[in-house]
Amino acid sequence: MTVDQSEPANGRQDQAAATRRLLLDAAGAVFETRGYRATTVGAITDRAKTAHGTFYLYFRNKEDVFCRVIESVVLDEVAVSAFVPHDDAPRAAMEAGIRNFLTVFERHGGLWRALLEGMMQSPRIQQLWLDLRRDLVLRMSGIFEAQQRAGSVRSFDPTMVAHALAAMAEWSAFTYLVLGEPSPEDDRDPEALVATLADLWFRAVYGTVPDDGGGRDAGLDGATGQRSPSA
Amino acid sequence: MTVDQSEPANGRQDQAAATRRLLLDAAGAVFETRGYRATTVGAITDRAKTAHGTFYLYFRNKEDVFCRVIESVVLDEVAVSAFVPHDDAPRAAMEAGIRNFLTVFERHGGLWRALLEGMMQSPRIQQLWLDLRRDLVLRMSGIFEAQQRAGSVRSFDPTMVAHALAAMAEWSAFTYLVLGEPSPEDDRDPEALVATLADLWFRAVYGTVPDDGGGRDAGLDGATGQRSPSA
Amino acid sequence: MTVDQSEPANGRQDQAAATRRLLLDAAGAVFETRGYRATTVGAITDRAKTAHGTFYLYFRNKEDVFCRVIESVVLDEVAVSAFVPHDDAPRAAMEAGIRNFLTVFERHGGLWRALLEGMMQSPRIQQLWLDLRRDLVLRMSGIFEAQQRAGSVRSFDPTMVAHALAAMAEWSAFTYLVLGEPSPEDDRDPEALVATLADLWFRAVYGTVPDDGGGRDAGLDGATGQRSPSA
Amino acid sequence: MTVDQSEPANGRQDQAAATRRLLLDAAGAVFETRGYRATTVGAITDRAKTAHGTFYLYFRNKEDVFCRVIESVVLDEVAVSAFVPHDDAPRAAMEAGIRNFLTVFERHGGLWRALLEGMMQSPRIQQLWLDLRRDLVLRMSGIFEAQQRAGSVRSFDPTMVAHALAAMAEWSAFTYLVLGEPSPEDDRDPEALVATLADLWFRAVYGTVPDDGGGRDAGLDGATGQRSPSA
DNA sequence: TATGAATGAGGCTTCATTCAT
DNA sequence: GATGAATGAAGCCTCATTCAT
Repeated sequence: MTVDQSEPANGRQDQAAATRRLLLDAAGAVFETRGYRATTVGAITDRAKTAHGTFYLYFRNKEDVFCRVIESVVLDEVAVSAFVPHDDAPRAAMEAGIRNFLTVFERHGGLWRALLEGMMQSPRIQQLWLDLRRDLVLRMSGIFEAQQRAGSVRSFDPTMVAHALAAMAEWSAFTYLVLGEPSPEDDRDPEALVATLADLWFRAVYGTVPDDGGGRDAGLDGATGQRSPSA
Repeated sequence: MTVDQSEPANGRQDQAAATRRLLLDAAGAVFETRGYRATTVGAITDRAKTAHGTFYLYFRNKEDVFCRVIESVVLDEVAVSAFVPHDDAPRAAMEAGIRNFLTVFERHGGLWRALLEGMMQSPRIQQLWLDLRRDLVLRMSGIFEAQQRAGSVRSFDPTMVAHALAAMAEWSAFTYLVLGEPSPEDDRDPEALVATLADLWFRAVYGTVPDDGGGRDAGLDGATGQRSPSA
Repeated sequence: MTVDQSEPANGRQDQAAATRRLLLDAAGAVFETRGYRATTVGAITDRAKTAHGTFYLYFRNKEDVFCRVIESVVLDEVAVSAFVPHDDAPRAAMEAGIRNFLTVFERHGGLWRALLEGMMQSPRIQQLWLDLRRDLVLRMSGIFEAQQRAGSVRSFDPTMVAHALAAMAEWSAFTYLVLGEPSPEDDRDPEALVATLADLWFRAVYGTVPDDGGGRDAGLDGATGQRSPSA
Repeated sequence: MTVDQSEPANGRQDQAAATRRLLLDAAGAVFETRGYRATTVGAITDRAKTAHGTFYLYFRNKEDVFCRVIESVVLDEVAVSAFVPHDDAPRAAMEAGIRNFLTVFERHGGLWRALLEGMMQSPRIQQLWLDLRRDLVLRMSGIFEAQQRAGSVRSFDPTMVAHALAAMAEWSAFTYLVLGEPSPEDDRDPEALVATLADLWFRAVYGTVPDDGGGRDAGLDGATGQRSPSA
């Protein structure tokens, strides 16, 4: 954020960058507690202790700051969490990745909530979110494809499965950590969620299924992709 | 006073019910296309071709109609889809259930979108949604528990797994069918999603996993949550 | 109220009179608790358990019922309190009159409050109040004039004094009994007000004043009004 | 940030104060002619020739401006009238005080009317009025007490008498000057009211009463306090 | 750069009143 | 007589955005 202003930063520019940062942080805090729609430009400038008009020097409007806030958070967090090394213990790697993901989620609960809200109101925010999400899904499906080529996992549609598993992580994290479902507040344990998700992910990718009553097991793998009409 | 009421009443009551329905339908349509926040009472009454004030004869405010719209949709749909018989082919039952769920989702895409948005803005709507969702999760975890008692499935925390699997279905349906991820619009096939979800659900419940690099398979069940002491 | 319908009252008319009475009583109760402006026709019909439209069968609008309510109360109360016999003990008579007045005030505190409010909003209500008040003042000034002719009281402008004494009674009763000034709620005693008012009235009419520093005592009577120059 | 503030400020502050004053004056004028309830924020901004929203920059709502208008009037007037010196001619002092009071009343007739109306609709306005009034009453009763200690006036309950005399002045002024009772418009003379009120006040405080037909004269003084039940 | 006063569109809600049954 | 659904005018308040200093 606010990098690349590589000129021999004179006072003016520093000042500007500082003000911008001030507003960005204030906006983050306000969005976190009030959500998207209930946040007003006035609340942001109040918190930043700048004049109302100053806001429009740095951002086009609320939608704009919001995108910047999200981008900033994502960059910061990704810088920290990166992607876990997945040496030769896939299960442990999965668990670590999920744990990272949930930690970030917990840290910014109100912000994700605001993101969910904002994407329903602004195409640009929706796009931003879709782009972020696609990153995640592509990374996952890339890994699956590589493993399939290496023969280390069963056959399935890597994109759809990545999509579904990502959805499971996102949404169960959101409902569990932000909305507090399904168990009551005090009896909640993020680690239990990590374990459950890791287990399900692992089963999805590496598991085998018994020949079952549906008698469809044979067709299962093929069934996961719409491109195998025989399914 | 207030006697003799018995004959003239009925035309009136019908009329009132019809007006209410008119507004409800109009509201449904407007929410569907505009989302929650962008919907105004004026837009609803315009569409219903009633006076603005008429709205307040039947609903307290926007939040109120919205809840009624959702309830009405859920009732209608549940009446239709009920719950699928799960005779002796669990896999087929799962698939049918998921297909039903997705069909409803597709039919009311904009409404779910509005629901997502509304729950971020109104505690009452959030509660409504949580209640609806809890129903689903409880039904699932109830089935799991029954099967575990019958010994037909492996040991796991039924609540957490139900929570996670429901999240997977909801959110991948939402992103896929409403937001159009991950594949481009025209190359999208709900059946592929049904198949993938059914597969992953089935694996989650009935699947076995190979002894893997993580070496944690033995501890898996216990790891899924402190709330399944038997595990 | 609702008298003089001397026809052999058939069911219809009784019915109508009863409904009217119902609405009138309901209106009285609602005005009493909510004041003038905050009272709505809907609240009145709710309380009377009649249809909203029925109201307009008997009254033109809110202003109209309000006037009827006030008239009805005044008639009832006057019927009860009449005017006290003022035989040969003027001081006792005054006290009794004042006590009656305050009693009525206390009984209908909210209604007087509403009357005050209503007269600021509706010329017709203002007129009603002025008419009621003029009655009182005229009665008082009539008595004063008679006494002056009989030589039993000092000389003063009977109209102005009656006006001022009436104002004192009205307004100190209102502030004391309805608004609760000047003493705190629990330490309030209507009898103390009665005594004070009676004392001041008596002094106003019968009292003599010492020759004072202002040296204006001799001119006092003349000073009280240009209309009684000889007085 | 927010440094350097010191020079550009002043023109702005002046401007703001001017706008506020503009609105305050406009509000005063509108309340004066329309009363409390019939005044709308729109009417005020129309008169002030500002945008509707500008109003809310300076006042919270109608109730708020109204209180400011009243406070402003009271401050202005009090600055002018102060309290009359009451050297050694108590009667003249009383008259001067009353004359001042009535003059203010006349100048702002519509505003007092609005105040009366507003206090029935808003607890805050009622409180404002009670506070203003209590000031007056306390000042009066303070004077009475001092005089009683000095032995220059008879014995009576200073609070109750001050309360009653204030009520007489307020309410007869209101009915006479604002509502135009009891005499017709053209035949009205504030000086007559001043003289009558001064006379009655003087008699109330300094007057003696003859032993009268009620035979209660002996108990009179004690009678003015509610704590002497024998009265 | 920064300020903050001013703007005005836009949404919400209430209620008196009418009128067909 | 009684009903109660429908109407729509009227007021309130918020806030994003502009602009002169």
